[in-house]
Amino acid sequence: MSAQVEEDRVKQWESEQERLKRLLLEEDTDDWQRSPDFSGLERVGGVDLSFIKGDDMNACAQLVVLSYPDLKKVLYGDSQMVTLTAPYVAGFLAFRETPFLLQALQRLQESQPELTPQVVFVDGNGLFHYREFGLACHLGVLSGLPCVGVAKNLLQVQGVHKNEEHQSRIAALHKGGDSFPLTAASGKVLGKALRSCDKSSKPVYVSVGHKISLDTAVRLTQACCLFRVPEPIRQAAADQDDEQRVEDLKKNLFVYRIFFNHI
DNA sequence: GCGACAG
DNA sequence: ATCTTGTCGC
Repeated sequence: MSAQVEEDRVKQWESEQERLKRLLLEEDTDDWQRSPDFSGLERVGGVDLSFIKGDDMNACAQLVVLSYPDLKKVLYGDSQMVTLTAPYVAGFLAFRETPFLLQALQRLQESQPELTPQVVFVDGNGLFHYREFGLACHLGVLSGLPCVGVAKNLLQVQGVHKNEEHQSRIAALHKGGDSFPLTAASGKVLGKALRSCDKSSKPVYVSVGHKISLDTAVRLTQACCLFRVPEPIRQAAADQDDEQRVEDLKKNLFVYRIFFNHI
């Protein structure tokens, strides 16, 4: 594909982001979001695409809805192999992934609308983005659902750098829930670096996707973290066979012990 | 040439 | 995104 065609496509993507950005809501829109303990919140969703080694075309799109606040019951799960058409271009991740995440949400709407999540965690940035319209915003606006963006790596945009200053602020995050703002050159706070649990010193980067405020997004993210990555995303990112794999390991250990006992 | 580049 | 092994700690 020619450089000119790719350039034109990026231009079109930029204007599409600009168009959708006008529909973005950066504030809390639901009652449960204002509650100190999120009372009224019962279903939290997570979406993710996972790939296998040498193949960047085929992926597994997953949507998981967990019970809140326990995060223990999988109320809904959807897993679908998909073939991606758009390439990965930094700043335009949404054009590669959103169609398949939306399809998963649509399948849920058609089959079990009562299980629709009240908020969706997205792996990737929301407002913390080159043009303040990352994947979590894109999916939020197109689905109409509140979304929270959670990135595992810092995107260096709008004057935010991972320099000495940044590293020292990370070192100052001592316990789960500690955070510091990611402030753009313009002065706008685009997101927050959050130590999501006590046991992980590496923060996650939280930003507004849609229909939620940054403070609520950060507070909710911490409430949904059993480990570094929010549980809904962690489970949407997990192989379907993971549980089976754990069972196999236990079985092998059992066989192993019997073997030695008999010798 | 070097560094950046969510997933 | 995914890769691969060990290694450290509870």
